Amino acid sequence: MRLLVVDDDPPIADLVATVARYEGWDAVTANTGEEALRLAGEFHPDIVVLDLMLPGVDGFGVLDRLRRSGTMVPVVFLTARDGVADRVAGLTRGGDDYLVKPFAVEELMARLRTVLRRSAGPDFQRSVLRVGELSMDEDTHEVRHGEKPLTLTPTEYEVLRFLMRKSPTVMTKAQILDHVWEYGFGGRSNVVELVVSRLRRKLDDTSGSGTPLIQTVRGFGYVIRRAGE
Amino acid sequence: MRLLVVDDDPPIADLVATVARYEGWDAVTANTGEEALRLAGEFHPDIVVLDLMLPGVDGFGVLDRLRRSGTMVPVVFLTARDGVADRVAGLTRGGDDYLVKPFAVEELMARLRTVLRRSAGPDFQRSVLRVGELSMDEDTHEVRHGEKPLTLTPTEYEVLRFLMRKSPTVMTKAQILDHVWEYGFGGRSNVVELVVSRLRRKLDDTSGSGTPLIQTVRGFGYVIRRAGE
DNA sequence: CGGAACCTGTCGGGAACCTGTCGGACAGCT
DNA sequence: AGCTGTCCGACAGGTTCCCGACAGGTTCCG
Repeated sequence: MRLLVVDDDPPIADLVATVARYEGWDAVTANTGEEALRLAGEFHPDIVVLDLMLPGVDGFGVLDRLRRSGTMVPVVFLTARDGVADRVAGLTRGGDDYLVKPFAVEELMARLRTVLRRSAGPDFQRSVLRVGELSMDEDTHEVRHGEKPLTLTPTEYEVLRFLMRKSPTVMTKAQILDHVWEYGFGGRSNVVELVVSRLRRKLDDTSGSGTPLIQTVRGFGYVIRRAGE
Repeated sequence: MRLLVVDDDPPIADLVATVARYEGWDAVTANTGEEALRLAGEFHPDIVVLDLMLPGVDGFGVLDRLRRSGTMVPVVFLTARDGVADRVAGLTRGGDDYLVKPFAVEELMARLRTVLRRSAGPDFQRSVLRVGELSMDEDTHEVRHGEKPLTLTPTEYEVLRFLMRKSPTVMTKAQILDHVWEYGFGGRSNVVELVVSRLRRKLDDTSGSGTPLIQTVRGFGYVIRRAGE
């Protein structure tokens, strides 16, 4: 999978590229619109992450020229919270998507995967995470424990997804914070504990089993493991 | 494996380099940002340990220039407990990682190995330590003796991991202290004996075999050896 | 037999963790 | 715009459990 990241802020571009490589993708970064267009021609990405605030040729211009040159590569836009959000909305047909800065990295990767899956064809299959009795459909956002459907808040959903993706590896609270919350969040508090606590209440009320689904590994962090392991 | 350590405090840099060499790696140290950049160019490290508090070009600057010059070498950051931790978090979502000073050397080495394993490719396999009947999965934190799973406290876990990793070499109490506890720990007491004692109780209750898993070499230290050797 | 090295029981301080509560922020609706 | 419900994170109180100081006992060796 080949990813082109376009952002004039090198740390952000690198951040995204690094995460993508960590997932096993090829990734290149561009800091200007011109560079982006050049790389698009040479690198032939399967998907593009495109910041709309660019010096010189801006994001819309880049998109325009990309499309004009006939490439239908899907694009996920990045935008600041204010302003252009409306105009972006108009662009997100055709399988594309957008994200507001600052974003959480897991969120971005999730959207990239969704967009890719959709653009692969009309007959894409659902991506469903499963760990033991738990299942999570990343398209419909349906989460069930056994037969029982659960309704989770956004934060709960993200934390649970992260733990399910990493299962059965133990994740520290710092790692969960870094991946699920927006970058730059100064969470000095016990947010993670709090969300885990709320999750447990929803998850474990369902089953009477003794061992909780999300286990605490004292001094290290949390894991989600299928029962008996 | 080639390691570049960047820290303006020579004792710290040397400490890390020494441990790495002891593990069979090539290691060089730099005490300033400029030196770090020069060495990165000459030495071509596979991984970098980078203190963020540097005189002159600071850690972020070094990282920036490294990335700008196209090198994707993974980095593990060192940082004081206060302040910059948030900014670091933003940088560590990829394969990279960070550690808060003061740290324990084994902790650092463990993270270096994890980062290297991850950046080697998406298809890395789990790292499981085995000595005889004992097995320890460093990702899931599962420790078992034969079939029986053990639950260890953080300190017990670290000491056992250290002994397993060094097995069948005898380690002195001083070495164990230096590697598992944070540097600067004033433990004049018999902490190591204490932890070993507690470990033995957990380990040996499992098997009725006569020889304890962790053996005392009187006058030298402790070893963990597979039975009968 | 005497001392050094080692083992282990106990216990208090404190770290790590859990959970209840509450107010601010935000979205949806009328 | 005003109202209402929901979500989220700050704060604080309570609980569990770790860990290292201390001390007394045991083993080993010269």
